[in-house]
Amino acid sequence: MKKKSFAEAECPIARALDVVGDWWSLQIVRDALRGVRRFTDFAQGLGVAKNILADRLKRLVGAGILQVVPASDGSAYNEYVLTAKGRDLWVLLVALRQWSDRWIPGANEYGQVLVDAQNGEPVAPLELHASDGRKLDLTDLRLVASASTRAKSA
Amino acid sequence: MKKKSFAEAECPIARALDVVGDWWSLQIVRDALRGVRRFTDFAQGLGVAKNILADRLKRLVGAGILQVVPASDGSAYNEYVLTAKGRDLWVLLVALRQWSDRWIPGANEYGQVLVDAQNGEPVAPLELHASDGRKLDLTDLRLVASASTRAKSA
DNA sequence: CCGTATCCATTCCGATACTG
DNA sequence: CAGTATCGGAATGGATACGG
Repeated sequence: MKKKSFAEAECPIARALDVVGDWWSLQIVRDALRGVRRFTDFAQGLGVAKNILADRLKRLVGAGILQVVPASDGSAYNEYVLTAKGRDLWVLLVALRQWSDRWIPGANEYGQVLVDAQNGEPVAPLELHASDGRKLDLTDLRLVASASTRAKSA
Repeated sequence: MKKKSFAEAECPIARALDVVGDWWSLQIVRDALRGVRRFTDFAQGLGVAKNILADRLKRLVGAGILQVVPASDGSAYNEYVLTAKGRDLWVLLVALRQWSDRWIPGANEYGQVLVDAQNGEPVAPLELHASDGRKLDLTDLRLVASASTRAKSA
């Protein structure tokens, strides 16, 4: 049977996973955020087979996360740069990195740390705040139908 | 050839993806955060085949994200509850949801919204702050070798 | 109700070869 | 360098059947 697609799923998390919920896509975005633009540079940095990389690049372009632009150095090939939608995934990658650093022992052998470019100090953990600025925890959250939905059903 | 594992990868993002970088794992965690504990409830909520659900549950238990506990109702079966490591993935799921709501049109047809339980107001976007409290953007970030690594190489 | 086991189709992935 | 094409093995996923 064919693999189920979450593109029609009702849950926004499932929809997002349909686009970036595989082993390679987020790593490609991670490298793109570091400035990688060329096919071969992605391939070498990731250690991924070229056919798979080609497939994922097409998929990410189709999802509006990457954009194909003419080569900056005048060569005849493509470069892949993040769109605003793609760049906005940086929050997700920071969340992944912070979770990994906290919970996967030895995951950060090379000791890479995200720092504030202004003063070189490590960044704080991601925080979720309420509309009034209070810091929220998991236990403070609830998932409800939005105003528009409630209005529609009323 | 066998599928490559990122368990030995040097990048913490790759390490994390090795655990939760597939189509189902984060959805299982999402449902677990909502209180789902039983095999059949996961299966129905996700629409996933039972064999792969069993596989993913084992994998998540092995990764220390879920924990098997005796059934709370006295029946002879297992329940799957999140560990602290698993609960801590809530930040990642919030990041996914917010990105999806922002960038995937129509992803939230049912209009579910994360709200502050205290006042019912929608939560603010996740924020990353510097050690001095300044709010940071993607352009403010740099990735450097940590202090311990620098000390070691000195 | 809770899984495990099996069958089968599809997909994924890596290696390699090939084109321009 | 930048891909495309193809092949084979492994993993994924769905359906169903089976046992506790």
